[in-house]
Amino acid sequence: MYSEVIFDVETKKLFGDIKGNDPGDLGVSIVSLYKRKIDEDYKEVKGNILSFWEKDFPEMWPIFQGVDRIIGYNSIGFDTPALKPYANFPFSKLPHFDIMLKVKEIFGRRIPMDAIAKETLDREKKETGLEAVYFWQKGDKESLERLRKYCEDDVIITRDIYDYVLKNGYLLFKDKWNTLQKVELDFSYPKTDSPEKQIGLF
DNA sequence: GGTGTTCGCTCCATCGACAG
DNA sequence: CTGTCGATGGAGCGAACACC
Repeated sequence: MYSEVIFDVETKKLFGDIKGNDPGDLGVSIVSLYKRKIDEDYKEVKGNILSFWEKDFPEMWPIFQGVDRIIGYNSIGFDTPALKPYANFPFSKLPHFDIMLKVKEIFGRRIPMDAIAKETLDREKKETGLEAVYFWQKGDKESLERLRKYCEDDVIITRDIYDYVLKNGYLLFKDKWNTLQKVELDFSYPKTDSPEKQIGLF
């Protein structure tokens, strides 16, 4: 049995609004996460989605602690440093699992999540991350509701991409020349109880 | 052997792309 | 709009060949 959290962060500002490069200076408006348990065959036993506004972050941290994997898209490069100023413990030291980095390791380039969602899940994003910031800045009830929905949708898409790799062992996307690419990936957990641990293939 | 032209390789700089 | 990196293209230098 493994416990996992799939998460996504939306920020209050854009890089153009701040000086420097630290995502921690953008501020976080909302965090959505999908907490679940899966069995040894990676079948989901149970799972539920939760969203946390800034004031609720103190209740959120315990959910991240003690899980086997914290899954995100570009989460090591963006979401985790964005949340860092809010955490009073070493959040970045938890077992983060960044799907974008795994794709980059094999394919050699950074691929937008939308490109993968489109070809792999046949699913399209209707809003962009920029709109998430505008929703926050607008601040009325309806905009905030759309912000939460957007963030949760992003988490679900991330989860579905992750599950697709677990099940099928590859991802599809179109590169910038519009050529369909297939990248083979292995997201399975290391078999700690296996007598012959795989060291590497030559 | 000396000189001139062309081809190729390497390195550096600029560009683009990801996240919001 | 930014930092980080991979990709891409241009420039410069060196080697090789050919012709006088």
